[in-house]
Amino acid sequence: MSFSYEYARPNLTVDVVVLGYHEDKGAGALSLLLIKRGVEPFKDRWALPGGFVRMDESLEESALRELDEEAGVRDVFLEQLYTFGEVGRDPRGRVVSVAYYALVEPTKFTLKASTDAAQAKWFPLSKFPKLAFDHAEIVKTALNRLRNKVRYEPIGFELLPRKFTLSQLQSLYEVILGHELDKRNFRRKILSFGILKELEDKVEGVPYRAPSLYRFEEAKYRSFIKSGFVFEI
Amino acid sequence: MSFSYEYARPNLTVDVVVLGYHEDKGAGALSLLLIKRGVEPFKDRWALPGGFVRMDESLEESALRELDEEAGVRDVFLEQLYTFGEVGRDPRGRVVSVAYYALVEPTKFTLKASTDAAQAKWFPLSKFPKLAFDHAEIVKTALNRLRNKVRYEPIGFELLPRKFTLSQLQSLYEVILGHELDKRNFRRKILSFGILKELEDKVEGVPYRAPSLYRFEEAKYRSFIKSGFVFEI
DNA sequence: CCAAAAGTGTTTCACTTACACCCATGA
DNA sequence: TCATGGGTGTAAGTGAAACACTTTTGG
Repeated sequence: MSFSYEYARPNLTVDVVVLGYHEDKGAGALSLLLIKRGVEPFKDRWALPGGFVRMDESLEESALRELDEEAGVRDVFLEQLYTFGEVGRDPRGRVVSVAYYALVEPTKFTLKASTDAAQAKWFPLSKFPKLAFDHAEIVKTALNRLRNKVRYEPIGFELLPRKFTLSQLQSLYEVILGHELDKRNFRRKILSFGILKELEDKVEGVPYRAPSLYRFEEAKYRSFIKSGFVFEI
Repeated sequence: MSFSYEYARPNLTVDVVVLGYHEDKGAGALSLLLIKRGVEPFKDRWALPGGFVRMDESLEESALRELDEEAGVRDVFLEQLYTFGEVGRDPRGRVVSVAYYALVEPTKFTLKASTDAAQAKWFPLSKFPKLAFDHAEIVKTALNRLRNKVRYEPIGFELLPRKFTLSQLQSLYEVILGHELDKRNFRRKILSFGILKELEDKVEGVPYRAPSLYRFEEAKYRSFIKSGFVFEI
């Protein structure tokens, strides 16, 4: 490596805001995956999964690796969020962090059992502990991004099981957007896009009319996009 | 500074996509501010203004400093864009770059005279030279951001003089969005927001009906936003 | 037969779109 | 008086929002 000047270099980390959707008997709430820190600074405080970027991996690879190592989470929707670089954000010295956010269907994983180094756990977004560093701000940024993006890109499906009912989908949107939606209007609109396939099987064992199950047809969505189609809730 | 492990650290730079709007006898076109590199690698190639992040400055401060030092550009709209961190993007070794984009009214500045180190120049976005590093990709990302953002935030005004005519504003939007707009509908809509103030003075010396000048009232915009108002073209 | 959520249409209202002519000015 | 862009209103169409009852199922 040859640089004309050798500058002192900030340290570079990635941090990932992992969001999930947990259904508590019909209600449903967003949740946040946190790691309990095993080392100083902020030892025993909860923090976002993340760590130092290695020389031989891209930023995204770094985020995926940390997710896997620290929480056992793999194969998820991941998108770069923002890079946090205020001078005093890490007590150890200058650390710049590239933040990502991930959307996860929580039942797809069993969180990594706690080791001496780390312990992973879901917290409801409405009530999670005080976080290390400036991680609370990063979470806030991720939520804003999610709330904006969910309206014009079909990323909500990342939070649901592959088969879902329209009511589940509507509840999810209501939780993310923070307000109620009209059932008939919601159904009409979401179905009008033609990107949901109604499946043969229905939900069984419920003490009311069995709802249909649907699947998001990503391939169809992509081809629609190419012909100028715009998804918008 | 004390880290449990001293990792090898990627180098960290900022790069800024500076966009301007030049009016060529009514037509109008977006332009891009580039710096001619004075050193290897890519010596004598055009590149985005930017440079290494120092230990005692935030990312945004770093971007502002580079803009001032390399081009003499100050007091402009600046927003973080994306962080580029592919392993092979810089031939010197591992360099991660936090990209920003700036919107500038070009007549506000006289570009820094060329020194032995650097030379700054505007290029039309429709035709600019081959760029160093992955800077062409960064420019593409910035343009996408601008095209999206201009529709729901009043950032277009950053590219115009403080006093402008509605026709100028419309042309600007047409250039950014890439398609023509209906004059009557555009005027009705933009005026309906109530964030433009019609000024007393008119354009003089034109061989046709003198157009009114307007000013963007940012304070009013901000207060509207607080009461739930949504800007959308 | 009761409780619970699924599923289904229509009307109203607001907003977007399309469209063409007269006006003011300087040369 | 001519050339040039400035400035203005209306009608038709489209999409969003509001709204309530019947259906199905398991217990």
